[in-house]
Amino acid sequence: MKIGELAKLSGCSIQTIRYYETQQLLSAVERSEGNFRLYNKQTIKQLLFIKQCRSLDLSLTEIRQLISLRQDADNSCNSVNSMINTHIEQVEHRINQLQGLRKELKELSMSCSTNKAVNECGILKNITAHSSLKES
Amino acid sequence: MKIGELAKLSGCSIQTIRYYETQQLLSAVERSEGNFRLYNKQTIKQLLFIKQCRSLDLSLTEIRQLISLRQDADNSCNSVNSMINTHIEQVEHRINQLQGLRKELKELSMSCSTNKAVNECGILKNITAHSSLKES
DNA sequence: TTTACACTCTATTGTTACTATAGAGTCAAC
DNA sequence: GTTGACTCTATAGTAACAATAGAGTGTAAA
Repeated sequence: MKIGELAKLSGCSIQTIRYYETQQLLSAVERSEGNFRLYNKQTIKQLLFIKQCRSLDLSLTEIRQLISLRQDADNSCNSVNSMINTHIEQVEHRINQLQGLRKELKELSMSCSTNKAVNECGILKNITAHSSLKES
Repeated sequence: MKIGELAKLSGCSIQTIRYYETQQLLSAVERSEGNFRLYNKQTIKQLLFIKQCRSLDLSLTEIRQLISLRQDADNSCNSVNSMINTHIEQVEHRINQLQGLRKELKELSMSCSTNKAVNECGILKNITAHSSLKES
């Protein structure tokens, strides 16, 4: 199986597959006489694992760690657990940030619903007003 | 006022200020004989405006548009409005994504609370199980 | 046989919003 | 004259790819 077919079967682009190889998420594979990469079905599974991890927003570094952990069956899965839990915290932190952001943006939006000239624009006025020096 | 003082007063790093200049968010300023940038108080306000926009997660491109809109008082603020509303939609979309993500991650985390060997790890098993080909 | 076409290769550039250097120059005080 | 704090430009690095250039491979039809 050449890289094009692997791309179709896995749903990853050709460039992405080659990129994962440079990043050591996929091991370097056999080459044909003409220097084309030759894959077997096992690689599809590896790629789908990576894709699933990416859909969970895990970084390539984290995925590399997971792959390495998984390879040595003697490892305990505590490290897997703590990685996921740390990740959950990060996601929750970001959700909180964005919710605060949405609130501010909605307030801004409310401050200017009619078609004014920009020098009367409530949004711009509000941004400017909030961007003042904190005097301490 | 040289760039170091501006950095302190605005809370932006020196590199960031120079970067904003290259990105046309700040106009090029006077230089001293020795080629040092010389700023006035007005620049502090401009920087704080940019900072406030960044804290609302507006991109530098969007901020550049806002600045340009603001400069011509004849503009109506409809475009300001629609930019902010588009931005709100993006933020809400991202919040929804992350909430789905959190749910999946929590389910994963639940699947492996005890200290198992990795080849028994519920998390890894689950990731692998979900990364199967969709047969259609 | 040649030629067209689809595919693959490596290497490089671009994306965003900066941060962090390297190596050089400026300027005031001692 | 030299130390030290400051500034200058230019370049590289960050994350995870996408897009391209320019070259080579492999096969099938004209």
